[in-house]
Amino acid sequence: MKIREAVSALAALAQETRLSIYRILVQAGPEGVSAGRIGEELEVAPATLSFHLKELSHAGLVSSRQEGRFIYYSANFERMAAIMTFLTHNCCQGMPQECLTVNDTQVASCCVPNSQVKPKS
Amino acid sequence: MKIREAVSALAALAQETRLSIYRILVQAGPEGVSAGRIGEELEVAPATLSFHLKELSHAGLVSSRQEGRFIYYSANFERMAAIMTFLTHNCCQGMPQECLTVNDTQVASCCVPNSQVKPKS
DNA sequence: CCATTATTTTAATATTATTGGAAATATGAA
DNA sequence: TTCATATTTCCAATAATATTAAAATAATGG
Repeated sequence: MKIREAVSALAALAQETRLSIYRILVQAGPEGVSAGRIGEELEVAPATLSFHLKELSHAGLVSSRQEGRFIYYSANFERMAAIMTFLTHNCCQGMPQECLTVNDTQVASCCVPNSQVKPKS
Repeated sequence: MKIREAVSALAALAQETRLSIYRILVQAGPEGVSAGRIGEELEVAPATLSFHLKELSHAGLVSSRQEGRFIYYSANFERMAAIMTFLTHNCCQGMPQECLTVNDTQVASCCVPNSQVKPKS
């Protein structure tokens, strides 16, 4: 992932309405939610919603598919993972124990590739 | 984490110079890097750098400590983890297998609490 | 105290983002 | 075809953000 793409994705999420849309889609999973339903849930004007959905789409964070008169939007999970990987790239010069000293639960995912995260005993 | 905090943190990262600063700090680890050194590395004017460091600070993403005439900035790893947790909150209605079907490596951290991520066999 | 270095604050300007009304497009139903 | 519904595009007003020069603050050494 290039830095421009990361900036664009982060900018897309850095707005309250869009972040709310995105979280609805993350929670909904791959099936997605129709634009209208999102609008109802968040009480935003259609034009505003459309603007924000386009921003999220353009940033690669969501995909859409048409079904009858409805357009269903869904979160792009691969991209979310790519952003997280980008943010934590080469964290602590590759010495995860350095950040693990700060917080030994959540921060594991910051430095350790998932496949190396040990289950808590 | 409240949505306002998340928006503020994401907005702080959604700018090329600030994202570059942040990544330098993530890679440097807890010891941090002095403002001047960051400025050299990225070739940004002191006032610009200071403005961006303040934004990152204000968003809780970095901390600073004075050492002689230098101010060392470092990434706040706990906050990074909190943002990731916030973004993936209740992903796929708590049924991670739904997103795992999309990508079974990176996406694990999207849905599964770290303590439940299984090492790749 | 004075000079030097490191960083921040201020102030002005330029650029970019957000909003919602109204009109346009697209799909499906009668 | 005509109507109703779903969503997007266009537009204009307003708001927020980024940049830098110049001045201000802060710490150290001579």
